[in-house]
Parts: sequence; structure tokens; C-alpha cells
Amino acid sequence: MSTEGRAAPTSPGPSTSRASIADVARLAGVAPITVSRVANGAESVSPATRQRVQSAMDKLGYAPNHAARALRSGSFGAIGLVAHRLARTGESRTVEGVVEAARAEGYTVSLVDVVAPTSDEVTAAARRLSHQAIDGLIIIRAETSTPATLALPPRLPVVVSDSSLIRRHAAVSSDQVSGTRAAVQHLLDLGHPTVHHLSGPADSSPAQVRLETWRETLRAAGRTVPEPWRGDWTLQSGYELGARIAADPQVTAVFCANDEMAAGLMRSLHEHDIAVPQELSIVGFDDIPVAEYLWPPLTTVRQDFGRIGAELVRMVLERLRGGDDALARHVVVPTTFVIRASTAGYTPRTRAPRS
Amino acid sequence: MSTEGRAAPTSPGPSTSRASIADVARLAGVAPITVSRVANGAESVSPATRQRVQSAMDKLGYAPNHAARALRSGSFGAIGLVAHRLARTGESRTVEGVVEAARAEGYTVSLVDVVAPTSDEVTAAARRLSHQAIDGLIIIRAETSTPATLALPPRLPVVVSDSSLIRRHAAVSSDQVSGTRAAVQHLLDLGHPTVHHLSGPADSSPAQVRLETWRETLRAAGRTVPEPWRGDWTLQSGYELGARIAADPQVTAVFCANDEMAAGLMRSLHEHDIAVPQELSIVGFDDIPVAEYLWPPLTTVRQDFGRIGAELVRMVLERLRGGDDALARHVVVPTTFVIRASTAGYTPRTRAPRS
DNA sequence: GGTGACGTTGTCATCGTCAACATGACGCAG
DNA sequence: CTGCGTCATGTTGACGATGACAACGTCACC
Repeated sequence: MSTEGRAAPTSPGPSTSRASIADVARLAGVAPITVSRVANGAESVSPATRQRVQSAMDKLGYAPNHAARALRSGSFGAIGLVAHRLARTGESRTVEGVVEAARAEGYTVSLVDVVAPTSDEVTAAARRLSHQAIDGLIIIRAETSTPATLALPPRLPVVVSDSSLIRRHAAVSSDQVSGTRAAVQHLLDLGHPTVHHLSGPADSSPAQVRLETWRETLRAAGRTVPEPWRGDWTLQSGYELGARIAADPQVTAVFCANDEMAAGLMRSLHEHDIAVPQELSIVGFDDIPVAEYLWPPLTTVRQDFGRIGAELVRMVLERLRGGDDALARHVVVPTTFVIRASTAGYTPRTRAPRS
Repeated sequence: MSTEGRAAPTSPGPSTSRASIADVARLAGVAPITVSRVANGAESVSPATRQRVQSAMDKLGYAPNHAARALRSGSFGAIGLVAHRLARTGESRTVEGVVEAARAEGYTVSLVDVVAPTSDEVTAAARRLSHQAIDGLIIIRAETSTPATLALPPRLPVVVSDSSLIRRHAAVSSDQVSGTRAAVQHLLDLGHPTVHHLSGPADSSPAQVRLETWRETLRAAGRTVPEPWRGDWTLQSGYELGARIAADPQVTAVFCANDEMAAGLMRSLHEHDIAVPQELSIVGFDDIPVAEYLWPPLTTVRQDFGRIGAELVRMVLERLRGGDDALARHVVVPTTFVIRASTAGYTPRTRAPRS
């Protein structure tokens, strides 16, 4: 009497008490292990038994309990992903790349975001995730200005993208240097005396790289390096700085650290009646979908975010399975310089800006 | 001799054999349950013991095994999320909303995408997820044209967004009807004899709603209903259809089913030398960040994707905890009509299009 | 000094699955 | 008819954490 039937769901959480392997076994009149064998493609089960088990499973709507399976096997089939502001173009496309690559490998992705890209926040997020069930961890654009050591669970494979953590962890990054160089050189080749820069926020590692490379390229060409303007990646910041850029007739070429700021800038120049590219050339970065359809179509540096995502997954899984330390620690994904119509040969700006 | 020490990690997967609660207990000289108590904020543990356990945990880098915890408690602390083409604006912003809301509730999000928004694909994705450890499921924009029943695990709370599955599952959707009506009415109020429509793909439920509402609004106003153009949400499709729209001098007002297509269209009209809004008024849908910075700034219907994401999470958790069936089955999130500069009063188009 | 209350810590059992080993049935060669 | 291999199926136990309950020590109070 005491062992008969299933106990009422008194103790465990308010969970969905789904059918377990034992229920199926009872209904099919077999041992639990047989059900397990059927559920897993299985080795040697007679067709008759298999059939009986199968219909019992269907009848009860049985789905294997992943927690139990993970507990038993020690692996979860999931990769953790920490991102910041994931609705932004680069982020969301990288996330998409990660998710697609993970799916191809039979993994799902556990996503958490951080409110601010500080070291503490990322640590907290990683901890939150490691309390979750994950086999590896990907951190996208951890724009920590203070690269304190992240307190991560030991033995958890970690791969980061474009961040100041590159030195401490395996990493995937875009070839920002080549992209930036191509962009700046393109403008110089067009005859512009120098190239101004609308940079990203100071705490962003990619922004720093683009800024540095821009500076170096100008220096290498023996040009004067003007003071850069500091934006925050948003369209609005590009738009607002546009007023200052319009007011300075020295500026004939601007390399923007991303396409959004370039778009905001172009809009502002429109309003100030400055013709792009006749009076002022603009280059962006990222190649967001709308870049090609702006007016004029934006010359920019294309990043292959999908590939970055795929590489991130590949590296995590490599570490997961191999365990070897002889693995590549840093993969660089090439960028492509795309010339459209927002750049043109140098001509001095003559017209006074309209206020 | 046989029972002493831990067995070499022969049997279970190649997993990271992290320290277990037993290891910590041994090191601290206490029982496992005490470690458990310390790990969980705990009730009654003496400061001395707590301290000892804490340092043992730190020393071993202990992190609780979530699989075991989930197995015991029956809940996973994770919400499954199925999305399609998640790098698109609406999708990525909704995902961001979901992730933020989930974090606030202490949940993480398990993300999978589907290659195509078919019923089969979504079912497969959901199954893949339910093999994962999730407590509830959110399906974003399942644009199934054939709303066959999804074969989902029983008792798994499911909430969908903007899809043809609305009838079968709890749902959150934008108030597309009001938004569309406001957009079309705005153009009619400006004196345009009728309003053309650049619609989304036929298999998209939101596209259908916008199309239907546009049609009804025109009918209610007693206007002729022109044949709609069919796009596929992309900038490119808007751009390509732009040639035809430019060629038809009857067209003076176009309601586009999303901002991307509107942007593509505007670019095309630029090239055909048709002035927006003087000769042709355009309204978009979504209010993507760049909409405000296009030239001219785009009049559009703003969707509150963040709120949609938050509502999705709220409804899933409600179902998860309450279990009551007396819960709201359908939440509508308001849209906002944002008037900018891409619409103007009606004037007949006189100039012949260029080419 | 004995008794009970309380606060701390431990024992046992359990969640669902699956690897390892054990058992049983059957067939076939010698 | 015996012995052994083969295949299908069953039994046992362990993965790690933790709820229920028990046991222990300490202290206050009568």
C-alpha cells in the first residue's frame, strides 16, 4: 500500500510533474533501462518491445528529463553567452551567428545580458550562468575598462570577442586594424590632407583599436592628427557632433567608428547643407544593412559578424572536447572595405556653413 | 582499496569534473548538507562553520551543479525562447526585452532559432529546447502559414508573440490595428485620394494584419483600394519596388509595413528624383533607431518591443507559478504613431519620373 | 540537578537517467 | 545431450543537491 502509485507532488517544487521513465516502463511492462534504450536510438531492443515502449511514451507524452540526463552525463548541451546591449547591430548579428553555429553542433545557447559592461557585472553574469547549466562560456564585447580578473568557475572553457579580456582568455576578433587602415588610406588616397575621426566610447576596446589605428595610419603617412570627436555609438551622438563638424571648414574627410554614428552625422550635414561626398567624405564601420541604402550609400568596413559567432562557438567546443592547451588562442576574422558613394576626391570646403 | 578516493573520471562524459558538494564537505570537515546550507544563503549555520565552509568552497572553486539542483527541485530557472532571424530589429529588441525581464526575475534564457518559420521547424526547435532544461517557452513571430498544432511537451507553459498561433496559445502582440489605422488615416487626412501599401511577406501574421487593416481603413473611408505591393521586409525589396512606385504617377502616399522597406523605397525615390514628402508621402512601421535620422526623418508607427518582451516573460512566469487557467490569454501592447517629416499634404505628381 | 526548548549539525532518502554488470532464453556445434 | 556464444532484458548503483527528520549539545529555568 505504501509503495503503490506515485506520491502526490508534495516535496519538490511546483514543477510540471511530467511522466518519468519509470512511468513509461510501468505502462509498457518493461524495466526503466529498456525505455532509456528506446529513447536513445538504442542498441538492442526487439521490435515488439520497442513498439510497446514507443506507444507508452506517446501516450504519456514522455519527454526525457534533461536535468537528470545532464547530471548523469556531466554535460549540458548548452553554451552560455554574456552580452551587453544585445539589440545593437553587431551584437545581435553575432548572437545570431553563435546561435546558428551552436544549433549545428547540437547545442543550445543560454543568454544573459549585463546592465553595464563593467568587470563586476560581467563576473556576476558569468556566475549567474555557471549556476545555470552550461558547458562553456562566450563573452561578447565585454567593454571593461578595468580588466580585472574575472572570477569564473575553474575549468569552464571561456572565449571572448573583441574586448580587453583578450589577453587573458581565448578570443575571436575582427580584423579592425586592416579595416581601419584601409578606410583611412582610402581617404588619403583621395587627396584629403588629413582624416578626422568620430570615435566610439572610451571604455570600448574596439573603439580604442580603431582610434589607435587611425592615429597610426595618419602618422605613418606623415599627416597631422586632429583631435578626435568622441561619440557613444548612437545615431544621436553622430548627429549632435555633426553641428561641430559642419562648423569647421577644415574637415573634409571623417572616418566614423561605426555606421550608426556615420548615419547621424550625414543627417546633420544634410541639415547644414553640406554635400556628401562633394564637400565632405564619410566612411563608416560595420556595414549595417541600412548602410547601402542611406543617401548617399555609405562607404564602410564590413565586419563578418556571423563568422565571428561561428568561430566563437568553434573555439569553445574545441576547448570543451579537446582539453588540449595547444589550441589557437586568438582568431582574427577578416574585414572587407566596401566602397560606395559617400567618399570622393578632395576639394576644399569654400561655402560657409549655414550657421 | 576499492572504495577509497574518487574514481578516475572513467564513466561519465568528458565533462569538467568540478568539485562537488562532497569534496567541499570533506575539506571543511562537515556534512554535505551543511555546505548546501551555506551555499544557499542558509538558515542556521554558526559563523565559525560558515567561515570554514566558505573558505573550503573558495579553495576548491566550488560552484553548485545546476543539473543536480534542477533534478531535485524540478525547476530549471530558465525560459526557452524560439526565434526566427533574430538579428532583425524587431526580433533582437524583443529578445533583449525578454532577456532583461527574465534576469529581473532570476531566470536565464535558452535561445534557439529556426531556419524557416514553418510549423515543423518550430516544433523541432521547441522539442530541442524541451530536451533542454526549461520551465516555460516563448515563441517569437512564428510566421507559420499553416498553423498546425505544435507538438509541444504537455504542461509546458507557452506564450507566443505576433503569430498565427495566437488562437491556440497565450499571446502578446502589438496593437497593429490601431497603429495601422492611425498611419493610413493620417495620410488620408493630409488629403491624399488614397494610400498605397508596401506589405510584408504573405506568410507573416503581422504583415497580414497590417494589410487587412490598411484595406479596411480605406474601405471605411470610401476610398479605392489599390493593389498592394509585396515585399519581404528587407531594404532591398523596398528599393526594388521603388522603381515601380516611382513610375506610377498616381501614387502619392505609401504606407510601408516596416521601416526597412520604407528606407529602401526612399533611397529608390531619391534616385528617381522624386521628392519626399513633397511629391510622395511615406509612412513606415516599427520606429527603428535609424528612422529618425533618415532624410527626411521617417514618420512611422512605433512598437514597444521591450515591453513586448517583458510581457512575454510575465505571462510565462504567471502560468508557471499560478497554474490557474483564469489568466489573461492575450495581451495587447500599444503602439505609438510618430509624425516626422516624410509625410505632407497632397499635391498631384506632375513631373514625369526620370526613366 | 533535572527537564525541556532551541539552535546547530548529521543521516537517510530521493529526484530521473543511464553505465556496468548480471541474468535468462535461445540456438547451434560438437 | 552438453557447453558456449549471442542477444534481449533486468538489477544495482551512482551522478549532486537537498527536504524531512533525527540527534546532539547548550542553556535557562524551576
